Amino acid sequence: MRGKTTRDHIVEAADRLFYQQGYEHTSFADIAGAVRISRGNFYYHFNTKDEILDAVIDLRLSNTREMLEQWEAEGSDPADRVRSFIHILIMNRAKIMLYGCPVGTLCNELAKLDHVAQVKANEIFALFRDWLSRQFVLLGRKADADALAMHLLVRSQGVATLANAFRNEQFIRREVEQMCDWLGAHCAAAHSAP
Amino acid sequence: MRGKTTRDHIVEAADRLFYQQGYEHTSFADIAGAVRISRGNFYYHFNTKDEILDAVIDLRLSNTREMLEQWEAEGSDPADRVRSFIHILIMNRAKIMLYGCPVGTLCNELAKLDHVAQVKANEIFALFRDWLSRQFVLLGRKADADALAMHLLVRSQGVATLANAFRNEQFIRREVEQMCDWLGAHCAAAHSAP
DNA sequence: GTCTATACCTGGATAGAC
DNA sequence: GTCTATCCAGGTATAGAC
Repeated sequence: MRGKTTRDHIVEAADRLFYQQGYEHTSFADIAGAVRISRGNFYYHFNTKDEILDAVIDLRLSNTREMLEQWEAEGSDPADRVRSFIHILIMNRAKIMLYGCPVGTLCNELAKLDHVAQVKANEIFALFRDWLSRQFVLLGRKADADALAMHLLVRSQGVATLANAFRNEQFIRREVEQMCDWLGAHCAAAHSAP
Repeated sequence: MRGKTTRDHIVEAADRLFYQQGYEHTSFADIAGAVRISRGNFYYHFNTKDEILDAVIDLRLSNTREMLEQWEAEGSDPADRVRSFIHILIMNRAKIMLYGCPVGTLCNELAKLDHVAQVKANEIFALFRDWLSRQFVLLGRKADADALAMHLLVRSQGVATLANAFRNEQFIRREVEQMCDWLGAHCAAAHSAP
């Protein structure tokens, strides 16, 4: 646990702050304050703010890959795996109501800044998209697996945005339930095992 | 057309720039440059940046009300009106792919800034929500009209976010088609008139 | 109403001591 | 590796002339 380097602590604090406050709105002083180091020390670890962003996106990519692998390991039924995805909306509902989806809001912000890291940030979406698509192939929907994957992403992104605006937990639960119904209706093999 | 005051020009330019670049990332210099006035002159019309934001949100609220009234006037069939809403995704596809949804991205940003104008910005969402809800009541879905309205907002927001990330027009068209199918399936009276 | 000049602050980034 | 001190650009906001 304490094997973490200062660099790790910086990236983790930046990850959290970028999510809560946005990338541009987060200053070096904010991050330095969170990590309890001086601003000057910063530049020993990173040369520019963009480098920190890059490291944060790398961290998110790696955390996402890990999470997807875990869902794959936990559920042998692809429908259960997809349900794991759907349920992150409920798992993370408190943070989502406060800050929205970490992936969606970052991509939105970087698009407005016309930032080079845009492409890399979008890869996080691509990880979910490809993983979901593979599950739908396993569920026998090879022909439209990617469209189904995108459709689920649409709904989870939309729920995150509106949950952030309206701060309504019941709304999240209702939409999640409907997404599960949708899954059952679209994939014959998707009726859950006990 | 030229009856517009300098103030109007400022608000319109700010509206456009806040959408394209985000609120925080847009400086007074950017707006002044777009309107072709000096930065100093700015403070004759607005005392703070927050006041401009407030005026921009007022403009968007008023434009939204106008648009909804027009849809109401154009289509006597509530299902047609709802389809007008769904089709803004296609009408505005070019801008959406570049900058996302103006409402969703603004609310997202203001939530991260923990900005007071958050509440007011969310009212734009509420306008759409209430208007859609009324259409669903007219379509005979009084019991779950609000849930159906929120569901449509979810899908349009999700499409906007992912269209912005993946820049794929075909994806937008496919999702829009599915939203219209959904409308037809959920509302007996929703099969369009010629 | 519009301008120029400028004050003031924040934030990114650098230099160099320890 | 970490610190303090400092520079500099850019951003908000003000003062005052025209």
